[in-house]
Order: sequence, then structure tokens, then C-alpha cells
Amino acid sequence: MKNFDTVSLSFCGGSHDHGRCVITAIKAAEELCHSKGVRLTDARKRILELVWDSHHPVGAYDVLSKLSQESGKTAPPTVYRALDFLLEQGLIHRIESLNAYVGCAHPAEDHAGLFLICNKCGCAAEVHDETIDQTILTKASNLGFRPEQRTLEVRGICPDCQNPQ
Amino acid sequence: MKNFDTVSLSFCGGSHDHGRCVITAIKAAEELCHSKGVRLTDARKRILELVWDSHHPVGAYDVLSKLSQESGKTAPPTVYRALDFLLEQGLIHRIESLNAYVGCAHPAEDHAGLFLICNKCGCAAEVHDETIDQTILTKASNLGFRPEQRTLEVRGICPDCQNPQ
DNA sequence: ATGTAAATGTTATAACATAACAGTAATGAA
DNA sequence: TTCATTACTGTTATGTTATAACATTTACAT
Repeated sequence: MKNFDTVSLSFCGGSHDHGRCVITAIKAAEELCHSKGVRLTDARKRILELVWDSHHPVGAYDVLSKLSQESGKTAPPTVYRALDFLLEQGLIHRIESLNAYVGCAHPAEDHAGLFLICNKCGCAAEVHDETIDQTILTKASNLGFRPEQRTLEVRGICPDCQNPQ
Repeated sequence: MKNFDTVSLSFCGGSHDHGRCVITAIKAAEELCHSKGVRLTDARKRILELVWDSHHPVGAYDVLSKLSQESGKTAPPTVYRALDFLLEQGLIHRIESLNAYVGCAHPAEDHAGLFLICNKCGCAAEVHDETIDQTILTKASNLGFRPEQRTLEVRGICPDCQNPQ
């Protein structure tokens, strides 16, 4: 299985070049959309960038207000439509426990991430673990349940917030 | 570990005596509150009953409208305050992916259930599995993350909806 | 160029949740 | 028993998140 060690970088204190992080994500999104034959329009791309602005999940209305600042009056459906598109393409994830959205670090792959969300700084890290997936799927099918989507969110304290400088 | 086979009963088609199910839950709630020295007031008890009305998660405003019907005009804070209390005591769970609430089948115990929620009929079953818990906790702590709360929700098709009569 | 489907703009409103403050009821100490 | 304190409830207003419905524009294939 692919190594997702990079996730640890996305805890808030992990000093990484986030500009680069965004550029990579956008480029991956462009390629993915191209290969799928779907359109990553300017609006969608811009909203994806705004979601990727940080590793903190952002609310739809946060995106809306940034967008309004730069492009003049914008209405909620503009944002929600783009978010829905991005969700469908697996380019972002929705964090249900926060009503917020966060960029997906590996959009081309498996789509049931586990999110570790810091209650202090608000950052979110996406983790993949085959054992967790398997255990959950096995449990469900043992009960006769056919899984379609998963929401796995763990709230707590991230490493950086446990050991503040 | 305790056997939670009873969860399978809570899929919508499982014909069980739900009246009895509610009575049991309320009784357990009364005992639990008594033992904890917290007050299960009439309002709280009634709202717990309304949440337990079915195995489908119910929205706060569903509870509100039922309450308004039987007790005259009621405002949202009445409902939300009771729901918050019930959540704190572990008597109900919040289903984040539905913005809805559902009765907890074993309030005295461990509090990180896994919910299997049917996309067809809307019923929700609470499952506990030590392996899942352990795997997730281990994964988190390997990454230096200290878990506090968990939201584990699997949406899909329940056994009854897979094999309709 | 033009018909069609996809995307976006716009207005209004639905659905979910809380802030803030006033009033009432339960509880325990004097 | 009274009083003070705290917990609980009522009420009004408002904040936050999300979608319905319909008009308009844009992209694309023919």
C-alpha cells in the first residue's frame, strides 16, 4: 500500500511550504479532471484553491466571503455548486462534524479517509489505513449491511498542540 | 465483551416491540440519571421519548414540532438544551452526517459507537466493535494524535432494504 | 451558426443552531 | 422556614448552513 506518511506534515505546526502544497493539489486536480473528461472551470478551480488555503477545514460561507471580496457579490449556490462538484470528483472532503470542507491530499485514490481533527488549532489530517477500512467493512457485511459511504472523524489534540513551543 | 447482537433488531424491518424498546430506554435513563445525580426533568424525559420514537435519527426541528403539537408553542432552545443534556449523559447520539439525533441503546457503557445508516429507509443501527476502536486509537497515537471524540458513520443499504418483501 | 447540455447568476427561503436575558423551580445552608 | 444559590425553562431575536426554483450565459459538437 502506498505510504501516506506525508499526512503528518499536515498537522498545523509541521512547517511545510504550503504554497507548493496548493500548487501541487491544483495541478493534480487539473490532470484528474482532464482524464475524467469533466470541466474544472475557473470558478471551481478558484474555490478549490480557497479550500486548500490551509489545512484547516473551511466553511462554505468562509469560501463565500473570500470569493465575494475578490469577485464582488457572490451568492451561496455558486459556492455550494462548486463544492458539490469537487466532492463528487473526490477533490475535497466534507468534515461532517464541522460542516466544513478540506482539500483531499490524494484525490485519485481510495476515498474513505479517516480524519484526525485538532480541537485546539482546528487542523485536519487525512489518514488511510487498510486495517481500519477492512475491519469496518467486515463488521458491516457481517450484519448484512452494504456500505456506500463512510464518515470517520476523530477529534482530539494534534501533536503540535500537545507540545507547544 | 458484551454481546450487542441486539443491534441487528434495530434495522427498520426487524419487527420488534418498539413500545417496549422505548420503555426500557426511558427506565435505563432514569436509573442512570439518578445514579449520576443529574436531573431527568419532565421536558428532558419527554424529548428523550420523542427521539426514541423510532430507530430513525430525528432532527431537532422534528422533535420541536411534535413538542409544539402536544404542549403548545415551543422554541428551539427548549429542544436544543434538552438534546445537549441527553448528549452529555450519553443517552442519545448525534448523527453528524444527518444533523439528527438517535437514542443510545446502552447509555451506561463505552461511548464511541459505529453507526450503520440506511440510505433507503433512514434507519440507524449502533454497533460496537473493540477491534475497530483499537485500530483507530492505535493509528491515531502512532501519529502522535490524542483522540477525544469519534464520529464513525457508515451510510449504505440495510439488510431489510436489500431484500424487500 | 446553431442546437443542446452544462454551468452560472439571482432571488428567495428552508433547515439547523445559538446568544442573551428574564423568569421560575429545586436544593441546601442558616 | 426562609433565604440564597444554582439549575432549569421561557422568550425573543438572530446567526449559520444549505437548497429550491428559475433566468441567463457559456462551451461544445455537429
